[in-house]
Amino acid sequence: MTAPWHILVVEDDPVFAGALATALRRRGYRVDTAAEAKRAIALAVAEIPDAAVLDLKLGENSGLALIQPLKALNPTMQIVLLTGYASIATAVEAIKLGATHYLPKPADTDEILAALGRVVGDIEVALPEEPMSVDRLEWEHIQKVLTEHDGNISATARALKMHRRTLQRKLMKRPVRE
Amino acid sequence: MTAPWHILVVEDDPVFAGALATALRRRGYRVDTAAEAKRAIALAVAEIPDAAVLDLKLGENSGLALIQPLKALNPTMQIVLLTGYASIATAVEAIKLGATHYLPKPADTDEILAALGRVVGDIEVALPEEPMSVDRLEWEHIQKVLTEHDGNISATARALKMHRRTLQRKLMKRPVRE
DNA sequence: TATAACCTGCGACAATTTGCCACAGGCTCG
DNA sequence: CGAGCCTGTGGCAAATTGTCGCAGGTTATA
Repeated sequence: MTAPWHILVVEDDPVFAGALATALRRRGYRVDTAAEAKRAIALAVAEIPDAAVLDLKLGENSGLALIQPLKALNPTMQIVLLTGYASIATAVEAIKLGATHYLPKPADTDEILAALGRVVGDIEVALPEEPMSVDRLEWEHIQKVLTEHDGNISATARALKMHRRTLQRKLMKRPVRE
Repeated sequence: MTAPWHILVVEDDPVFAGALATALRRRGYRVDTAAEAKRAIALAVAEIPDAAVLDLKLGENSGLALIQPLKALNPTMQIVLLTGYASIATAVEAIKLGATHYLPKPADTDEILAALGRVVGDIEVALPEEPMSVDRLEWEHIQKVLTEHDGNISATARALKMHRRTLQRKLMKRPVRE
């Protein structure tokens, strides 16, 4: 790792994109963000990145479609797919298309970096990161789905295939400190 | 396919193995079955197969360990992993090791055959429009951490701040289907 | 404006799932 | 061999869930 890595983040949720970009910059990476495919390609052509973090669900289209164009620009580019709508089918497809790794959200910044760095086997990234506890993971996921449903508890419980009563009880409890 | 393909089925459930073998033979393939890794390799060396169907969970060891030896015998061998304990983490691993495809059980014979013949990008993968249920998310997370710890249950339980006994019980259960 | 269709909070109780302790056996390292 | 770790299991008490039911609030609409 001579110069600081240049990482391209393609993600259509501006809040998450911003948070991720900030977290990455704080760690010394140069980061560009794009909210959709066309702009992502334009940025990548302008300055070819060393790595990319792609959201699977970019509005209409799929982040999968970006893998090959990006790989064509730089065959050693490390690409991680990140998504709140993970599935085995898309994971298989992503890896076959050349992605380095595939992570279901929520994933924290260090996990993402570890995924990018793992195959390169570089010295930079500290692998031994503590994973989120299941409680914390559950809490984050519930919060995300809850906001997607505008705070509607019944709808959220249905989407999560969880009993409304149980969801209510979980929400009443502490936001899980660690 | 000109000559009838020779398919190796490695599966430790004799009932399922028998059913799959019969179904494949009925379709004109030549099939060998093995219940465990050692025998699978012996059969493969005796007559190098064109394709293999591996169970991910072969008693003690993992079907993942068979991928590379088989590929070494015949680099064009098509390998499909099949498992009742599917997770994104192991799917990613399998594909990286060279598997052609990865299917959660139950998968019917035609699906398996389709997977063996499949080429990258030849079918559209549907993007899931529902987020994962909390149970499913938990399963995926556990599997991810477990593979990061090379299958060490005690270490995984510690990392997850979860009781080892509890983790064991969760692992024995089936992953959540949706 | 009455009505149906949802949502929410909450009590109660049974069914499950955890947290914990303990023990036995397997494996590896020095 | 002994120390240290890992794993599978049994048994219980404690905690969490799954279910029902009910009262009261909102919202869309005929």
